[in-house]
Amino acid sequence: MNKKKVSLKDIAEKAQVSTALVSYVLNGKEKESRVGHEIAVKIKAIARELNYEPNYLAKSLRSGKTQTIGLIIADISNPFFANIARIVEDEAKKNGYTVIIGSSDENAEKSRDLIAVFLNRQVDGFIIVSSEDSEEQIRYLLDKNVPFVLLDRHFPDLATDFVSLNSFKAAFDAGSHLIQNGYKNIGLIAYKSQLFHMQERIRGYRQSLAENRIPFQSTWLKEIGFETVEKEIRVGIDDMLAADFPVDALIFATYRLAIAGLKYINSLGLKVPDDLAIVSFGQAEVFDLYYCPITYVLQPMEELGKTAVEILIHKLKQPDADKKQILMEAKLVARDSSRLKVKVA
Amino acid sequence: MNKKKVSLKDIAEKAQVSTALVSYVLNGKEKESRVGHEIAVKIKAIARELNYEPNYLAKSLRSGKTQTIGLIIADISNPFFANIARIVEDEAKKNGYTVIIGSSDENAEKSRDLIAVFLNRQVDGFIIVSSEDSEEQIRYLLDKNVPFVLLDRHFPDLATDFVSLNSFKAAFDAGSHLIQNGYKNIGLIAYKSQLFHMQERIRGYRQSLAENRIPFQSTWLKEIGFETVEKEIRVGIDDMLAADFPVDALIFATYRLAIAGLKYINSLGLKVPDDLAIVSFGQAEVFDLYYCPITYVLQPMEELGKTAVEILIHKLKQPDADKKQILMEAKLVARDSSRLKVKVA
DNA sequence: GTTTTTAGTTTAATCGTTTAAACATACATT
DNA sequence: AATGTATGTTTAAACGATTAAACTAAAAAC
Repeated sequence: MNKKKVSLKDIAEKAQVSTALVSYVLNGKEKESRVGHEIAVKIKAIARELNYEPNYLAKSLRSGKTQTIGLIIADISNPFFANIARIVEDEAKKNGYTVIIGSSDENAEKSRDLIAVFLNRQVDGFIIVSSEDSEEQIRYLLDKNVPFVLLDRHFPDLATDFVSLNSFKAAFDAGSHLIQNGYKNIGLIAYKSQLFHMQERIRGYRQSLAENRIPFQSTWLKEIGFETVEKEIRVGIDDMLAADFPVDALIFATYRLAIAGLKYINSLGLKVPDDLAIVSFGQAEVFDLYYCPITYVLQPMEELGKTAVEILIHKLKQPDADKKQILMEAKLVARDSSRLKVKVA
Repeated sequence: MNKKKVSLKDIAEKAQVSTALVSYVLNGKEKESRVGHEIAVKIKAIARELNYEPNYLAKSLRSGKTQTIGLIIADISNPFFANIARIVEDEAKKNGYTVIIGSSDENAEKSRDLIAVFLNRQVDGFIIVSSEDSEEQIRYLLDKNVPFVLLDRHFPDLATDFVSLNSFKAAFDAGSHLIQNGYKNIGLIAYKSQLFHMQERIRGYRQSLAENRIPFQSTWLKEIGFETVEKEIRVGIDDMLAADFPVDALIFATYRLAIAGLKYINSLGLKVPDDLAIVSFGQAEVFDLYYCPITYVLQPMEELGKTAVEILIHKLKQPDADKKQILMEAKLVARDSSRLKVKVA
C-alpha cells in the first residue's frame, strides 16, 4: 500500500506533544486525563486532517481483545446456515465486532482445525454450530474457559450456553400434522447422527405416531450417512415404498435430505402429495418453487442468530454470568405437499 | 481464557536463552542464524512441550502482514456467491491465508463500509465482487495501491486484475440455443444496472437475435430494479405475454430473477416449456428440482474462485507484476425447460 | 513564604514478535 | 603473538497503541 498509514506518532509530532496525549484525546479520555482543552481540539483537528485510523493490531495486542468473533458453521452451502451467517455478521457488526466464518462441512477434524486457527487469530469468542463427534472440542473450550455459544445444536450433557431449536416439538408437530391430514404410514428420513437435535427429531416423530396409536414400523425410519446421501436415500425410499406398510407421507429431517429425496421422488414419477405427502425441515426457495409447495418447519433464523450474538457479547463483557440455554420454537408452515389426504375409493 | 498463552519469552526462560534464539529456531532460521544444534533441539522440545502457538497479532504488527484476505461479495444469500465464498475460503486456507467475508448486499455504501473496516483490520488484500456504483471505490483502492482482484464483475475502463465470466458470449449462447430449438420471441429479464457484466448479457442476447434476423422488440427486454424485483417482474412478464409479439421463451440474467420469475410463472399456471421456455444464469438445486429441469448457464465457479485467490496471492508476493485479466467461458447446460419447440398445429 | 493542590504533560513499560547489529568466544592462519 | 575468521549468543530497537507513574509549573492554602 502506497502512503504508509498515519500513526499516533505522526499526529503527536505534528501537534508537538507526546503520543500519550493523542491517545487520551482520541479515546475520549480528555476529561479523566485532564488534557488541556486547546491542545485537545488541535489534536482532533490534526487527526481528522491526516485521516487517522487506529491500527487494530496494535490495539488488540495491547488489550488482548480483537473485537472478532469466530463463527463455525456446519455447512456454508446449506442456505439455512448461509442465512444464519449473514444474520450473525450483521448483528455482530452493529456491536462493533467483525466475524470470521469457517465451514466445518460436518466434519469433526475440520472443525478442530478451524477452532485452532481461530484461537490463534485471537478471536474473542466463538459461535459454533457443532458437527458430529465434536463434543470433545467443546469440552476443551469449556476447560480453557474460552467464551462461546452453541448455535442450532447443543450437547445436553454439557453445561454450555446455547441457542437452539426445540427439535422434538418441531418433529412432533410435523408428524401430528400429517396424521391429522389423514396420513397414517409416515416415514422419517434423518441423518445417521448422534447429535442431540437429530435424535430429538427422531424422538418427536415417534412420539407423534405413538400418541396417535400408530404402530411404528422400523422400515419407516431411515438414517442416512453424510457421505452417501444420494445413494442411501434412493435405497431408503425404495425400501419404504415396498414395505408391508408402504409410506404415504415422508418427513425430511434436514434441507439437504429433502433436496436429495425430492430429486429421487421426481425421478420415480411420484406425485406429491397424492402418491406421497412431504414435510421438511429447513427452508429455502426450492420449497416455494416446487410444483407443489412444500410444507416445512419454519425455524426462527433471525432470532437464533441474533440471540447467539447477544449472548456471546454479553458473556464477553461478563464472563461469569449464568449460562443461558435457550430453546426456540419452530412453526409448521402448511402448504400443498401435506394437504388433506384424498381417500382412495 | 484461563491459562494465559505461552510466549516466546516463556520458552526462552525455560531454555535459559534469549527470545531471539527461540524465534530463529521456531522460524526455521537456525541455519542462517547459526544457532547451536543442541540448543535448537532443546528449544523445539520445550516449544512442543508447552504447546507453543505464536501470536498472530504480534507477528502481524511486526511484519505488516496479516495473512488475511478480505472477500467482499455482492450477496451472500445467493447460492452462487455462497459457493464462491466457500471455494475462496478453502483455497486461501491452503495457502495459509484466512478469509474474512462481508456481503455488500448490492449496495455501494455497504461496500464502502466493508472496505474501510477491512482496511482497518489490515487485510493484506481484497477479492471483490463489485456492486453498482462502486467504481469510485475501486479507483480509490487502485490509487492507494491496495492489492485486490475483482471477481465475477469488472470495470472495462479500469486497469485492474480481474477474473470474470464472458457474459456476452454466455448470453449469446443462451439466445442462440433457444432460437435453434425453435423459439422466436425471446425475452430477457435483467437487472437495471450499469455494471458491465449485466450490460454484456443484454448485448449478447440482442446479438443472438440480430444474427438470426429476429427483429428485437422493446417489450422483450425488462430491466428490473434491485429493490422491487417481485413487483416489477410480475408487471414485466405480464407485459411480455400481452405484447404484439408475445414471448415464447425467457432468459433470466441472474439466479434471483429466475426465482422470482418462476414463482410468478407458476402462479399464472403457465407450463414450462410448452407455454414458455426458460434459460437462466446462475445455478442452484432449484433448477434440478423444478418439475421441468431448467436449462442454465454453468459458470466455472471453482475456477473463478481459485483463480482469484491465486492471482491475489501472487500479487501479494509480487506487487509489480502485470495485471491479470481473465475472462472465463460459461457452458450452457441444456435441459427440458428449453427443449425443441413443439409446433402448434 | 512555604507547603499543598491542581492541572497539564511526558516518560517509559508493556503487549509478543522479528532481526540487524553488537558481542563473545574458540579456532585457524600467518 | 597477533590477527583473522567462524561460530554461537545476546542486546535492543521496532511495529502502534495504551496507561500507570513521574514530572513540572502554576494556583491555592495555610
